[in-house]
Amino acid sequence: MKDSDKRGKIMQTALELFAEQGFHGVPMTMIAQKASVAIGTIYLYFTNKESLINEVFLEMEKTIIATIQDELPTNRPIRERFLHVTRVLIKYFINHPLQFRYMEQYMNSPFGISRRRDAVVGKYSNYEILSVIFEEGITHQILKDLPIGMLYSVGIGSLMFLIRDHILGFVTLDENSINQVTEACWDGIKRYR
Amino acid sequence: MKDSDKRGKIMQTALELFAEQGFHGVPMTMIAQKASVAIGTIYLYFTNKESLINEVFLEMEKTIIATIQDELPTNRPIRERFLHVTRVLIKYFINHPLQFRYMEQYMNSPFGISRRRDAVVGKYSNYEILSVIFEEGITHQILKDLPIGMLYSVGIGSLMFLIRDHILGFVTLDENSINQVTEACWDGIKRYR
Amino acid sequence: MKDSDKRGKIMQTALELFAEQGFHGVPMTMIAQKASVAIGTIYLYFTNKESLINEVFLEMEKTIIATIQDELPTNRPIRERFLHVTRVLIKYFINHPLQFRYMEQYMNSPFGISRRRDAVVGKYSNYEILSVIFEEGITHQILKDLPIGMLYSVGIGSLMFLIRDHILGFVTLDENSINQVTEACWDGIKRYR
Amino acid sequence: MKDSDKRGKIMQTALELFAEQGFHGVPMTMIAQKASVAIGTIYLYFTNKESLINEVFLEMEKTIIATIQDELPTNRPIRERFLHVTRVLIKYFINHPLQFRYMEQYMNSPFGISRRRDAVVGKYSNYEILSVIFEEGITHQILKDLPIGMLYSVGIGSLMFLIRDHILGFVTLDENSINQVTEACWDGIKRYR
DNA sequence: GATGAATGAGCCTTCATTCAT
DNA sequence: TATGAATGAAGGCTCATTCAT
Repeated sequence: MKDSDKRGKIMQTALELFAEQGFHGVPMTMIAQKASVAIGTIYLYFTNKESLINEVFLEMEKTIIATIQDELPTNRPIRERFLHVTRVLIKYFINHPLQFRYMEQYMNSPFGISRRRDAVVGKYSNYEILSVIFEEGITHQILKDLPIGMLYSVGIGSLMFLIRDHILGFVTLDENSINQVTEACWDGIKRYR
Repeated sequence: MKDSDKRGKIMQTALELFAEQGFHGVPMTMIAQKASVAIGTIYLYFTNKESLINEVFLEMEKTIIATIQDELPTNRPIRERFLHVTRVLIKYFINHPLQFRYMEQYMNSPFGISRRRDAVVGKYSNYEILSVIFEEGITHQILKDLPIGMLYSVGIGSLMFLIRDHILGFVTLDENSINQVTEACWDGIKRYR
Repeated sequence: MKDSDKRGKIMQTALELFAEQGFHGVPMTMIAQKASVAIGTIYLYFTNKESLINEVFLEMEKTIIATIQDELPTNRPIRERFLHVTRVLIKYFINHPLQFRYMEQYMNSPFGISRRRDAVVGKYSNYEILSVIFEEGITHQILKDLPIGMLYSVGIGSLMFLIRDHILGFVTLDENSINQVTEACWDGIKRYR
Repeated sequence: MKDSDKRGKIMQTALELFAEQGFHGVPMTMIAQKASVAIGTIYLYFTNKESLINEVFLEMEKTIIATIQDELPTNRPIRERFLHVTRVLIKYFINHPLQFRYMEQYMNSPFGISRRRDAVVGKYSNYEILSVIFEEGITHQILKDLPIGMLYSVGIGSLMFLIRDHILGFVTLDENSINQVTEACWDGIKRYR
């Protein structure tokens, strides 16, 4: 009597197609077809294309945040926590390249930008997890005394860049290089002794 | 040699509109209109929309590379050269936010990705300039012994991220913070003593 | 005999929605929703949308005819009977504006036109009631010797027009003006002495 | 070098199809096809379907008003003027039944209703021509002292009704019956001696 | 070179109707 | 009887591109 999970099937298919071919490159009918569903069925679960795009993102984000927070060594030193978060993030995206492509696209679209604005102001996303670490780090004079946004860029921006290169095949990340590069990021944000 | 400047007008207009509204958000007719040119005229200078997008990018890239190389303190220490390049880059994009938006979009599109592939293999772009610095830095044991691609991410990826945030208004970069953040990037890539 | 009243609820809801938003402006699902009934249930009682539209009309018509015939002063002079019928009609529609809007729409649609054809030939509707009055009036040389259809237009067409204006708020009809205007119609159809 | 008059062809075709099959019964593609024009061409001249509908109406209205005003015996008695206007109107619509069907539909649609509202308040349409006659008639105590809107209904509403019946084949109007019925309308609005 | 009217494939979305439960 | 998830044909509209002038 299961939901027959048509909704889930649609979201999964949308994720894949959008990630591979871009939001504009995928007609709704293509999603329907690949999900083995009538076009009308999609509109049964989602108001319109935009809403489908948003819902796929939201679900994805939820999963990622959960992944990061899982096993987060909450009361270990700043450094360890930072390395944990960044390494988990890298591994997650390496294992879910479609999700990474999707997020990048989403963040670069009007949807994503307004979403982002909320994230900065409000309490969403993995942004917040790092904010806590960064603030604590600044307070304890472990990290450089820079605005959070800048630490965020140095600590995370480079990794996003790197993950993209990995997925596109420009570099290859393994356990070892992940460790090295996250350490490098740490070097970037940590205060000079 | 004048091309009567219609070509240039079209490219400039395309750059602005695409940067602001995305490749898919701008019909060719809109470009024609804003450039005060007939739609047919665009197709006189550019094979199709894709080619227009590419040519705008190519020209932009040329300008940026020229800007970076200009005054590049070629025979100064690695550190100085790195800081010079990154600072020039940041300032350039802060002063040309439309170009930055354009590039980001381009890099995230099918066009950009194949383009990127060329950059890594071949000898294009600002990538090359940094490659030289990085290779030299590794050889002289000044930089971490990581694949170029990784140094590139740590050194440049974070800045790209940061510039976006600046343009979107999430952080504000001034002379001082630019210096701080480029130093932080340097800390990320430099070898431990 | 109760039909559990779902059928009635559907018809009532359909009348309201169609009158307000037009046949094309109301999806079947909207009717189902507002009638608190499953969409499938509608198709249990009505073959399809068209049939629903027709049945609503038929029931409405029945009520109107009954209203007119009720208290019809059958053996009073032609004039009195005419004034009675027209006044009852006006008042009825003023009190049931949705029914009026529905009828107008219906009459203007393919359904209504074929329906109308029957009315002329056959023995339906309020058309018949007036026909009797008109024929008698002609025979007794009280009314102008015009085809029934023309008397009908002069006697009733104007009122329909007027009721619409009243409902749309372009004129306002009260007891007094109703009397005046029905008298005017009488003047239009009555023979010169 | 003529306009090639694609625009005119589209309007003419739209008029015919809409009149025969209703606004909702005619897809834009059908108009394009019958007008031997690409679908895109319609959107070159008209913003959307609604605007096409409105423009067809506006042009039609202009023609009708011109027809009525043409040869209007401006300084003849009220009665003559009224008879002139009504007769011209009847004849016009009998000769242009599609235009009549179109107007009826239009007037019964949301477009028409708001349009109508303007007509009552403002200075549009044939409504105004009759208003002048009516007002003068009231002032000179030739017509019944009723609100203009009511005289309008009695004088014109009945005719509209009648024309419809004629077009649908329920009655047949010829020179003679047109005269009779317009006289009957005059009887309806004129004051008792 | 320059123009812009014309084209039509293709996209998003709606909604009457069905049918398994 | 009653339900409502599922269907997919069909409609309005966009926009890259062409070509006669």
